[in-house]
Amino acid sequence: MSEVLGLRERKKLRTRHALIAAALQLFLEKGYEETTVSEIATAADVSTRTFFSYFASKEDVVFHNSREGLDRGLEVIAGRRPGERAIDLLGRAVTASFATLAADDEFRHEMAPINHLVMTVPSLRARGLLLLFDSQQELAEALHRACPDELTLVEASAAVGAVIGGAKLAAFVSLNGGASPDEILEASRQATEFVLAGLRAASPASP
Amino acid sequence: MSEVLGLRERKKLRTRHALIAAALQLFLEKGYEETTVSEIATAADVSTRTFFSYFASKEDVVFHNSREGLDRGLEVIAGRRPGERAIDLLGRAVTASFATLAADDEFRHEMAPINHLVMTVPSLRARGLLLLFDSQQELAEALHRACPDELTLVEASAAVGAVIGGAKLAAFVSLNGGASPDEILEASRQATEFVLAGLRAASPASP
DNA sequence: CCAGAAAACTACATCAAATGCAAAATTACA
DNA sequence: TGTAATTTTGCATTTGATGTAGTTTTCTGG
Repeated sequence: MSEVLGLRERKKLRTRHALIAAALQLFLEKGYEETTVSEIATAADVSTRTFFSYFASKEDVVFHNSREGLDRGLEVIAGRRPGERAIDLLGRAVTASFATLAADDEFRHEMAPINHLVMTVPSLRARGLLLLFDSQQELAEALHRACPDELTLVEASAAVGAVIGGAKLAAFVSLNGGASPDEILEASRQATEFVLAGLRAASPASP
Repeated sequence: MSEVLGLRERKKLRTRHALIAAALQLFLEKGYEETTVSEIATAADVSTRTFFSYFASKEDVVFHNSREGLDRGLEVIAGRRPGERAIDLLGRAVTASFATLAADDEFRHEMAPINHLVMTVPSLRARGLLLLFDSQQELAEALHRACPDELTLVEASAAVGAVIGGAKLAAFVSLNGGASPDEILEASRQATEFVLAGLRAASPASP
């Protein structure tokens, strides 16, 4: 399972983590816009130019772990159980994604301040929404591929968009209301369930 | 209804339109990233600095009419019919928003190329998603205000997020599949109906 | 352990978006 | 017409981001 990494790879990982740690600390300490890439690089002991060979943009550091949840969801969808309905499969995928994120201790610990950062800085909010949007497309395609007879691509997109859209907005509003990380996760979970129940009821059932 | 505008106001409007026209033409002609703000300003016969007193960013020119649909939706929600259920009210608001945009001839005419531009340029996609997201919050708040006994703010957010999220992704996938403007509007409409039907079924009904 | 290949890092140079500021031009109005 | 208010403009500056060429570091095979 675990590859033996050469010195080169280990150093790259270390630099990457140093950049992430330095960036997050500075962002939380003195604000996102007030922190320059040059400062981040200096704090991580590399040149400014090197920063951009690790991250395509200053925004990307904040979303360094954005693929983890998505990949887990794709996995679940790829492993559709025989006869499982598309809506149920989607439900499992979304739940598994949440669980993956919630299980990451580091993420769980930093979730609140990072969320606050993302939600209060427009450019970060925009970047987050873009990543989420592109993720949804991947999920919709995967769902359609897994259940080609049950859902067209457009239908799968509507379903994915509805579920994630609902969860997203519920989470955000909940966050804005000063909820704790647990309460936010719970709000998303409830919204997901709510929308899923609706979709289940609306789609042409065949038990 | 129509104010008599002074010379100053008229000139400002003219400059604004000149900037929009010049920008869109250049964007479509030679690509968004390949067009500089300086070129836009020159084409509209103003200084580069002036561009930024009309639009906060290069991206904003593309979304110059983004508030029209939203405002119509907010209007509808504010005019809730006595006894009307929140879900139905939301449905009317979304439908009215679509109709408002579809009624604008200029928008209808330029919709296809502009949509293509937005969807293919990441920074524009991100900006569009941000505007849509913030709009959803306004809609959710309005919906909650209009039906405070029926929906909590979080529930209203989940509903708005689900409906618009579904419509958005369906429209995008449809667009990617090479659909015509009419087909795209139809796909959004269907997705909206689909999700609304689901929400209607899932929410604690009380006819 | 060494030499050459491959990869990563660095120090520039450059470009475009965006902002602040003060002077000049334009419009409004008494 | 003259003065106040507003807009426009040019200029400097900051910052994110990219290209490039050269140096340093790591890897690999002998």
